[in-house]
Parts: sequence; C-alpha cells; structure tokens
Amino acid sequence: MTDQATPLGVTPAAGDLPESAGRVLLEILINGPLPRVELARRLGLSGPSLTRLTRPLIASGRLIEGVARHQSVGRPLQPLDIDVSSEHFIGIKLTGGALYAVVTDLRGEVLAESERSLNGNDPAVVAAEIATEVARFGTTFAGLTGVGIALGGRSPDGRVVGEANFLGWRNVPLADLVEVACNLPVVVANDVNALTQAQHWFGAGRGLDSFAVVTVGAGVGLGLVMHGRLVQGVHGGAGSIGHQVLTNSDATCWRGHRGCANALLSAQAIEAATERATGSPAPLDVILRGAERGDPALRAIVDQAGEALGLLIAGVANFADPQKILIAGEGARLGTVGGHAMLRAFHRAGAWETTETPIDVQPFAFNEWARGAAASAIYARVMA
Amino acid sequence: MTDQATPLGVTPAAGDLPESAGRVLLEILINGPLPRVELARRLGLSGPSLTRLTRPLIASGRLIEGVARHQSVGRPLQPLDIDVSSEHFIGIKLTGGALYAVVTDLRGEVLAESERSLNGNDPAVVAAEIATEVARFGTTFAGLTGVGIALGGRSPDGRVVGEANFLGWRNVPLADLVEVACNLPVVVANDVNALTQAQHWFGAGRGLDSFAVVTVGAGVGLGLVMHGRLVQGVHGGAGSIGHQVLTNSDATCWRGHRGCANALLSAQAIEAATERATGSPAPLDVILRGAERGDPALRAIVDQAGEALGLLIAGVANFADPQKILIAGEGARLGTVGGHAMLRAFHRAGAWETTETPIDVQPFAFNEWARGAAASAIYARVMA
DNA sequence: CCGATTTAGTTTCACAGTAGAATTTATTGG
DNA sequence: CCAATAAATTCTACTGTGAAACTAAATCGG
Repeated sequence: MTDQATPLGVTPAAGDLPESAGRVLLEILINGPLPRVELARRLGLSGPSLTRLTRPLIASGRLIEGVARHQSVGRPLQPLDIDVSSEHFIGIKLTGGALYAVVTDLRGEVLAESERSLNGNDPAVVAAEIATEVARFGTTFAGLTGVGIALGGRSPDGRVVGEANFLGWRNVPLADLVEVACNLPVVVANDVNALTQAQHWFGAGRGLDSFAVVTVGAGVGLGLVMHGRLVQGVHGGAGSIGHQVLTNSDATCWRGHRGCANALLSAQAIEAATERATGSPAPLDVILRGAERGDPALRAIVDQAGEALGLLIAGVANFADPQKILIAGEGARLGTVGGHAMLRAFHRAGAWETTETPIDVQPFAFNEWARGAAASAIYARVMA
Repeated sequence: MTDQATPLGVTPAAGDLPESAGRVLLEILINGPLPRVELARRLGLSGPSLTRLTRPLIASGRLIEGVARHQSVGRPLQPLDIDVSSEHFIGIKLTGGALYAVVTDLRGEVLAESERSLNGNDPAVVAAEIATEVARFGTTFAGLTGVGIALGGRSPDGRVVGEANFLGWRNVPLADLVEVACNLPVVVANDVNALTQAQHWFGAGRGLDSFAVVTVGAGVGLGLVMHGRLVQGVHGGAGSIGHQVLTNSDATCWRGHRGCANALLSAQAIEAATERATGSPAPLDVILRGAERGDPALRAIVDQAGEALGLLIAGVANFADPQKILIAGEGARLGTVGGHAMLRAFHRAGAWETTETPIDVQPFAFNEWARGAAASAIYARVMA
C-alpha cells in the first residue's frame, strides 16, 4: 500500500471533506457532469449547500466546471465534472494461460490494452508478469493510482486469493506480492463481481438499486447488486451458481453434475455438444455464427443452451427479483442468438411479474473483464 | 390509515426527533435494554450525545430507565429500555381455510393467540373476519397500534395482494379493506418475508448483516436479508424458489415440474411419497416422528427429503453466501430429523467455505407465521 | 434595444446535531 | 474515609445544514 498524495478520495471522510462532498463526487463520477441544481435534487440537499460543498472541490481541482448548457430560458446550467484523467487505473484479468490488461481513467473508460501469455502459474512469476505490465503502462500514463486484479476465484478480503482452481492457487497473498513489485495499491477481486461493479457504476446497471449480471463463458457466474451495493458474501462466495441444477438432462459438467449450469451453458459444454452432434469441433463464436446463419444442427444446440440460460435467469429473477438482469461474458451473444429460446424458458419458469424483468444482452468484448478489474481498483480508491 | 396520536416512531424523522434518536430507539428495540455507553459504542456516538438524545425520550416516556447494573468497579450501568407494552400489534396469518392471529408487544413477544376457520375466500368476507378478530383483541389489549397480515402470496407495496393463489386472489386491496373495517393501520406482506423480518429483528438473525430463512411447509420459500435489510424484490417476488430444480428426480410438483423444491420438499410431497411407499397416508409430523423412532421406510423418505433440503440450502449459500441460514416453517423439523442427510448434501453441493455457513434449525410453532405478520406491522410502525 | 421573466447559483444568517474537555455521580476496595 | 474506576452529565465550540433574500445570466416580447 503506497500513499501517493494524489487528490480525490470520494467518500467516507476521505481527506477531511464533509460526507456529502463525497456523495457529490460519487454522483458525478457515476453519472457524468451534473449542474448544481441537479446534484441538489438527487442528493436531497439545498442549493446553498451545493455552492458551499463544491467551492473547495473546484478550488482544489477535484471538480472542474464545464461549458454552460443553455436551457430554453433562464440562467444556463453549469455542469460540474470530475477530471477523469487526473488518475489512471490498471485492470488485470488473469486466465489460465494469459494476462489481459487495460488502463482506464477514473470513469472506467479504457485508454489502452494489452495481452501477454503467462509462463507458468507460480504466484511469484504471475506477480512479476503483472508488475512488468504495470511498469510498461507506467511509462505512457502518468499518475497510475491503483491496480485491480480479477480472476475466476474467490477473495474474501480483496487481498488474498482464497481459491483459484484454474491456477491451482489456495490462499495466495496476491495483492501483497504485486504491491511489493510495483509500489501501487492493489485490489484482488472475483472476476464476475468486478464486472458487476463496473456495470453497476459505469454500465448497464447505472443507478439501479438491484441488478444482476449473469456471465457465460469458461464458466457460468452471477454478480448481484442489492440495496445499491455489490453482494460479496461472507466468504466472498456469493454468485457461485455454476453448479446449480437447471433441468433434468444427461449433460454433465467437469465435476460430474447432471444438468447443472456449467454442464449446459459453459463454452466448453456447448462446444462439446456441438462436436457430439456434428462430429467436428468448433469454438463458441463459430457455433453462434453458424446458428445465426441457419445451420439446423447448430441452431438446435444454441436453442438448447438458450433454454438453459433462460432457466438460469428465471432462477435469478425468482431468487432476487432484481430491476434488471444483464447477460455478459464471452458467451453473452448466446442471449441474442438463442434469445428466443431463452426468453421462452424464462417466461415459463419465472414466477409472476418477475418475468417482466428487463433482460439486457450487450456486445461483450473480452477486455470487459479487465475493465471490471479496473473498476474494482476505482471502487477501492473511491470508497476506501 | 388512522393516526392514533401514540408515541414512539423510531426512525426517519418520526415526530421531529433527530435521526440518531431513532437509531437509539431501534437499537434498543432490537437488542433489548442497553446502557448509554453501550449505545454510544454501537452507534458511533459520543457519551454527551447519548445523554442529550435520551433525555427527551425518557421525559416523554418513550424510554424507561431500568435498574442499574453494577460492574466490578465504577459507576453502575444504567440500562435504557423501550416500554414494550406501550403498544400492541396484531399479526394475522391467512391460509386457505383459516386465520391465525396473535397479539404481540413492540418486541414481537406473543401475548395472546387465536384461530378461526374461514367461511369462503371472498376478500370482503375475509376482511370482515379479520376485523372481527382484531375487535375481539381490542377489548383485552389497550392501545392496538397496527395490524400485519401475512399470506402465501405477493404484495409489492404492502397494501394490495398481487396474487395469492391459494385464495384465488389477484390484485385485492386487502389493506384498504381491513383498514376501513377496523380503523387501524394495516400492512400486508408475504408470509416468508414477514417471518424473515421477525427473525432478523427478534430471532435467530438478530444483528446479522446477511441472513437467509428457508421455509418448509405447504410450500417451500426463501426470505433474504442482505446489507442488513430485507430483500423484497422489485415485484415483491424475491425468494420464490419453490419451483427451483434441485436434482434429477421423477417426483413432480402440482405444476408438473420434475425434481423441483416443491416436488421434493413440500409437506404434500413428503406425505405423497410416504403414501406411495407405505400404502397408508400420514401427516408430516407423524412421518418425522416415525423416522426418528427408526422406521426404515420413513427414514428413507425423510433422508431423501433431507437431501433435497441440503441441496436447496446449498443453492442459497452459493447464491448469496449469507452469514447464517435458518430452517423454519411447519416442516422445519425435517432439518433436524433429516439433518444428517441434509448436511451431507449441503457439504457436497456447496462451493468452498460456504459450506461452513451455520445452519440453524429451531422448533417452529405455527403461530410464528402470525408473529411474523406482527413483525411486519412493527416494522411499518417503526420505520415509516 | 430594453425591461420583464425565468432559472441557476450565491450570500447571509440562524439553527440543529455533534463531540472534546472538564465535571459530577455512583460504585468497589482498601 | 479515601483512592480508584467508570458512567453519565454539563459546558462550550464547531460543523453541516437550509430558509430567505439576493445576484447572475440567459430568453422573450414589445
């Protein structure tokens, strides 16, 4: 943990601001430039309070006044914004064989990205590789403020990796290792939780009080926001729905469960089903493209997976009844290509009006994972 | 909605108290008598603040000073308590054919109870029956402050019953009907949510930040507390896990799902399985007693149900990773009698350390449902 | 072009809620 | 009786807040 003497620090008594000053900064960070009146309305404060609160923030450069926006009549609105380029964050997504990195600004916008394969999975080696990548970005981006590392595993405290089976890790103090190596504050997070945090602050979940992210990819995951905050779980294990049984089916996952989410929905499962059906292997995106073009065998497979996805989101809707469910991950396009089957299953299995829950499927680039990692670093910076 | 000019009103600016006065009252309501130092510690306030905040509360009778408790040395602690008998609440649990009512004090202690069968399920008739019961209690208990009604259904707003299938209701404005009939504020709640609220404030979930209640009875339900607050869901539909698929099984529920929670765990399902196996029907408690005594056929059935329960709580633990899971409902004893099978399945299907989540099974009396209803009324009174 | 109108933002001021320091109160133990 | 201990209180200064009145910067309409 290094103290960089940088400004900003958004919430609980960061520096020595009143708490509401932090809420002002956070509201602007999440929602973009806002005029004082609007901030007053959103935060339940009076106009005078906003003048008072923002004055020192502007004086110290934490907030900057944008160009006035004219309304139909009356004095124009004076939007206030955070200088999002005053700080930069690095997000790292670790997979079994590679490391994906992005640099973002304070609002999670990706400014640069890179990829590097990993030579082995010894924690020290991985930490060194991360540090190398961070150093490389450090030369082009001034003012790196924090590093977030996301992986398919569990970290109850944001510092130690409890488990990461794909790396064979248990209780690896990754944050400490990387902090020593690159002299920046480091946060470790579960990849799905990190992605959910990013979407909640800067993406499809912006401003929502309850929100769920279902990811389809190497595994199946779930991120949850309830009462406006990410649900992590006491052991950091919330959202471990990969082995949830969805239907009576013969498909088995790598742990031998029949009909679980991983058995029906993981990229590996869909690819295996395709190979069984067509005799030839193909990666998930090719399968999806084929189904889209009308190949009947692939269409059947995609529809079956889409149905499983529909059952999964029905389970999520029945469980938590969130305001919105986002389908994400490398396999998110399954929610589009197999969308019809998905929605049919969802409507069949969902209880009551929970079937009205908006399901959002967006194009997903792989660097979203690393962006999520950066969002975790931003969160830690801003809420700590 | 009637205003009774009664005192108390615990939180956001009730009356015209400072917000922290409300937090003081709530802390005492939930945790029982507490001395000022302890309150200061728990609420993050200073000693002087507690003197100041409590003075008017004591003067107005909202708080009463108990008998001083001597420590080893030093001035003795002066516990402050709420006069729990200053207000009384009625909790009503509606089932298909009957109405169960309790009277509680402010802390949810049951002071009286009653039961009455329902003649039909016309909303007006049911509302009248409720009003009769409330009036009957009104003669013995002075100062009735509110009525809570719990039922196996959904109420997104606490006033209208969205659906209650067992009564054949849709969009019934039950709270309005009963308020007109008995001139007291009325709240309507889902029975499992109400029970969860009661357990969170006055029971096994006291003080917990995250907490889950799994109920086994006529149906299977789930109540969730996250970030210290009950999760209701946008449509009031959170916790609808009755039709969640648990395992590959031939058992079907009344909707035709194979292997869902209701198909394996509802009282009806266990009773049906028993009749199939032994040829003679028996109610759930008899089945449980038989299994306990060592009857092999009943033991097998109970173990199978226990296993299903274990899978269900594993799903809950994997999903939300709460600090504790409570098994409740008329069939809660399944968690004891079939506890071994339950825990085995839980440990097999749970991810990581979530299997360390404490599972709490407590004796469950049917009036707990009505007590939950009363807790909803208390919540509404205190948080409104 | 100029004053009325509209809305954003500011200044002034009084007030509520808070904690720090010093003090009082009620006890135990010698 | 007195020292030690810890709870509770008094006194006081400070911080964050909004109401009321005001200023600023635009449009509109003659």
